[in-house]
Amino acid sequence: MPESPADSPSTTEREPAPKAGAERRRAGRPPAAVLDLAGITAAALRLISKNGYDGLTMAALARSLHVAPSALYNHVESKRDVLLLVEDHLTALVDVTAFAAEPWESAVRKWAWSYRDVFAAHTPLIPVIAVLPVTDAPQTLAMYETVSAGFRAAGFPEERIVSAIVALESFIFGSAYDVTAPADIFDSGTMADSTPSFTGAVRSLAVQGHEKPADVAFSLGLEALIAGFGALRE
Amino acid sequence: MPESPADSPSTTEREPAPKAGAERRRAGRPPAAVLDLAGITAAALRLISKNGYDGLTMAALARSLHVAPSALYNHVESKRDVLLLVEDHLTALVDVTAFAAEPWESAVRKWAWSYRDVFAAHTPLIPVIAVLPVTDAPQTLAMYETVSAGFRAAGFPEERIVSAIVALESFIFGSAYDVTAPADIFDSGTMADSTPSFTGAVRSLAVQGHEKPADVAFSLGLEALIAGFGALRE
DNA sequence: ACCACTAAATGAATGCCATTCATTTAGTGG
DNA sequence: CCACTAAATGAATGGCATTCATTTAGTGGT
Repeated sequence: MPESPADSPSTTEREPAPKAGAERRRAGRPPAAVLDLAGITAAALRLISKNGYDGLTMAALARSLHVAPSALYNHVESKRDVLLLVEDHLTALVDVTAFAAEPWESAVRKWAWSYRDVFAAHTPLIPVIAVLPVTDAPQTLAMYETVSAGFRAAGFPEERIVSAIVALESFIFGSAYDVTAPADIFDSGTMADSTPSFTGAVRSLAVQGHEKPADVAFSLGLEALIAGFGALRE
Repeated sequence: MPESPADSPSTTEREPAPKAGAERRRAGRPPAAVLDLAGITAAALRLISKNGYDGLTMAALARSLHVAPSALYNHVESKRDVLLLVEDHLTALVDVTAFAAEPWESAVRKWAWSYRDVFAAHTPLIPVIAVLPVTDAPQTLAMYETVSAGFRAAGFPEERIVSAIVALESFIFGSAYDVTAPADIFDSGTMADSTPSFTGAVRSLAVQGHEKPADVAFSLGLEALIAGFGALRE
């Protein structure tokens, strides 16, 4: 079908012109679907990285996808679903490769640091993840499979594998919050006189130096957990 | 201006009667203050324990205090302030008494379990606490003082005290979420075939028994941390 | 070739939320 | 006595997630 030679001007308004910015879509199902889960996920991540989690609203998400807010609900059931999409996407970024190639200690160390770093920038997801049935998050389940296989291969008794992973994860989630804490979080202000022990400890910490306090604490706790758990291997 | 001797019945509605429930307060400052911080805190806790954190809205809080929502803002600057009041109140419930009477290991153990138990029922506070400058929370600061004094007395090197406490706290906060997780959180559903290692580990955990999984994981991690940190003492 | 069905968009509500502001009344310090 | 401040009401405000009726387009069956 080559070309209709002479569309009367009055009927040519079908595509007023694919102008630069603002093409208005009229109501009704569009010829090709505008939205899909991957696109929604990507747009949510873009919004989060630009404006933080406060900026992630259904209205803003819709706007960034050039769509009415209600259109999103053809693809997700709720905002929580959007957070789940983001969560599962991020979990796939956690580095589990060391479990295939390195001794257990260093594999756990790499995994834990990577896990913490990924979610330190996404702490609002933590309350969602922490109570999330793994069924709902395939990438998350995949991560657990790799990690638990690593524990098993390292000689971990089977009945302790899940508990050890849960304990590590708890520590990791808690530590992710620390990363975002303000630098002066331990400034005791006018109460300093009545809290000599704590104030002294904070001061001596500050003296030490360049490493970020959150990193020092994370390293300290992680090494204790690795050492303690390593002793369980048979 | 004593009294207009004959109020026409239509104007006599000033005090319809101090009936049982619903006395309407007219606008303007009341003879005695209705609100104070302690009352707001207590009402917030009552609301939370009855309807959960979803039920804690400024409107509901005001209603439970027989006050207009805007009245709250004469005493707090924002809803976050209310959460801070609750947080500080709860922290005072954490048991730190063992630091005065018991060896370091068992004192830390008691403190950690108590801390976790208190906040397991209040996980929505965790994102608030985790980044909260201690200046804003006197009870919280008091807890830190007791704990750090206990560490110091046990021979902990001063520069490590804060890091060790932070690491323990991170683990405690993360573990508080676990307590609230649904029992079937690790059910891998239809993906079970593709995750043999993890599925097996979950099953063998279930076999074991009566203790709550969250408690087993918490105990495992806590003992590893205590053992690891205990070795730092001089 | 039609027709029922379903999918995917719009646009207009709904109800809830935290917060603000003008106003009213009551104590308080000079 | 008077100016000021504290503490309440009540009426907005703007933002939020979500729902629903409506419109349009593709699809599978006969």
